[in-house]
Amino acid sequence: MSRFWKPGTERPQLVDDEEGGVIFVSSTPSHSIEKQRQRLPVYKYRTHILYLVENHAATIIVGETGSGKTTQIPQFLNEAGWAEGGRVIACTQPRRLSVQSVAARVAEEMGVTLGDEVGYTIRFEDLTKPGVTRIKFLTDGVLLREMMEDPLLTKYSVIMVDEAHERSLSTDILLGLLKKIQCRRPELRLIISSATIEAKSMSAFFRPSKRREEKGADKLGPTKEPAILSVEGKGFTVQTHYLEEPASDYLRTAVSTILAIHDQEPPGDVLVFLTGQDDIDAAVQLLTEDNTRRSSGLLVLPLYSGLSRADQELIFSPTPRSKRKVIISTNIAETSLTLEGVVYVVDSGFSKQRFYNPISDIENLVVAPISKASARQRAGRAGRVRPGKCYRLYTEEFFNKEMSAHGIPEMQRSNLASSIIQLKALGIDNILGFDWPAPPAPEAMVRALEILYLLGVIDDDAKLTSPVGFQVAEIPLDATVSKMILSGHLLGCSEEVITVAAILSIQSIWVSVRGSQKELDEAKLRFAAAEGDHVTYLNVYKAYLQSGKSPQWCHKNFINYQAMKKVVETRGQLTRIAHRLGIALKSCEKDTEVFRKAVTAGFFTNACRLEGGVYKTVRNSQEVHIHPSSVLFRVNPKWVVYHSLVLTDRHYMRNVMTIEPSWLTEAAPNLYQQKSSNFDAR
DNA sequence: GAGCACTGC
Repeated sequence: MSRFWKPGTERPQLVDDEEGGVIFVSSTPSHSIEKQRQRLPVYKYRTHILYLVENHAATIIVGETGSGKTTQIPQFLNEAGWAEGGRVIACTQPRRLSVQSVAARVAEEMGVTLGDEVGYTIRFEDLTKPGVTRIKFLTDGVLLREMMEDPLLTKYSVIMVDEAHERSLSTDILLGLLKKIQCRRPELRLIISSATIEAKSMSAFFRPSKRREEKGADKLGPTKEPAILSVEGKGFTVQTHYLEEPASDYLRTAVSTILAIHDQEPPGDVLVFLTGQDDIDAAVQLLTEDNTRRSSGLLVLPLYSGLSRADQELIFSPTPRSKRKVIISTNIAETSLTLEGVVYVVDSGFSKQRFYNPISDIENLVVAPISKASARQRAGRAGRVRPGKCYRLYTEEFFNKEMSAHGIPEMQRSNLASSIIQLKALGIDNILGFDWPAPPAPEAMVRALEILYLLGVIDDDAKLTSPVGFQVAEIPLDATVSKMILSGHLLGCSEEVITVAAILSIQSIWVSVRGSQKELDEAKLRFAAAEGDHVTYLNVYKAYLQSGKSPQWCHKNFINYQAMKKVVETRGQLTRIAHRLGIALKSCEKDTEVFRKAVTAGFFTNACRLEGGVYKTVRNSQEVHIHPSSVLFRVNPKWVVYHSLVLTDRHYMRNVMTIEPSWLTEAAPNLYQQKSSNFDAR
């Protein structure tokens, strides 16, 4: 393995003595970078980490922000020889942006060109050189995809799963699979980087069962017992303040807290966590309308994903002298964005969270208390530049009693269809017996299997069907959308379904402008089709191409240019995947009926009928409404299918299309022809 | 009459 010591022979101290000569074997970086590296808290654990990785199959590293674990540990491993002999050190991240920035940073520290010894892979972008790349950063989703080609991930010697405490869908699947791989590849080392609160459960997960431990008590390999190592962070202390009494109106409390900070505290920016766009806009308005002396000198900026790129970038502009920046944000600032200069955090204690109800098969978004882990994460945002303060708009009792230690893993609040397909494509058919880091509810598994069966993705034995099931597994989209693409191919409109699949995979192609709602609606009418939103999207895409993909044209028509660029990119990827599956692009031209039949073949479970002025889902008579953003809003055709349902105060169908009821029986005869009989064949 | 956040060869 390593060139420096073997388990049981040399002690870590000896390695310590040797390491001076091996740092940066591949380059001669500047002195200052090396000095900076040495100042990171993780640096003094270098020997210890290398020793643990050498001797343990899995090492859990608890590292707080600023410990340097993400950038340094892969370098330590590289210096210690884990990338010798063409092997690669992998480090996964939940987000593309972190993959790119961390890879760039590490390449800089090593003094190499990004894409050579240090590379990265994210969707649409592979900056690695086989045989040259030693350290590879990638999203956990990409690593999962790589497993479809190489189930044992043989080219990697060490896989570091970073930010595992976030418990994203793909992180959890990855952890389950990595544990399985280690049974076949005892030489593979895992490093799981996690926040304190999750370390114990991670360790328990990677601890082998008693039976297996006795059987596999091989003296040669590393011990199966996971190691845990804590590395302190570099953040400054944050003083926490709680309310003495619960707030009756948290929005007004937030506003008065901001004004009090501005009034009484030394300079420093303020970051405020609220739940959503509505509350944020309201708070911004309250502050900007407050024309008293108290609010003068405040620069109030909203931050949420629905904002245009330009508006989001305002956040990063330097604060003018004599001004205090107040950023009022959703959860986006909790993990995805780092804001420098923040000294004060105001935390509402709530966020919007997605939950999935497997009984109704509906995902909804509800305002719920955040976890203690999230509250700490939010508070930590105040201590990045100097000691800060966090004002929690709830009582200490609420923190102790109402907030759970950590959030519910995404796996336990999601529709499982995509995860199940991924596992089945890797040959794991016993879904109920899979070693999940957080087992989903049996109802959710059963519901997902039922939907996959109806789509024809799995058969009576719950195995992937051929070719449909295997093809669906190849396409990085929801099974419903993938099925739509395959049906589109059979019906002669692959071009159209791929375009619409790309558009549906992004949040919205329209610019979000609250003030000029009327103009947006008028712009929409220029493309609106009587058949509904899907056909409208085809019109928009065609017109966008005719404009020569012009940003000015987008601006004039209230279309989000950045979104359209993503659509073109996604469409390109889907076209390449389709090509590999033997699907050539073919257009149905003006025949929207075959296109709508193809959509129906993927979305028949989302069929609705107008009954006495309201829509009811065909499957379970759930009352639903057409979302006001749909071109079919107030048009109310008799039969529709929808792409997704959002639950706020009502169930709203987003992206709605008219259908003929006979198409449903064509698409899913076993579901719709004998509705009265028992279709739940699973 | 209305939109938490991520992600995918």
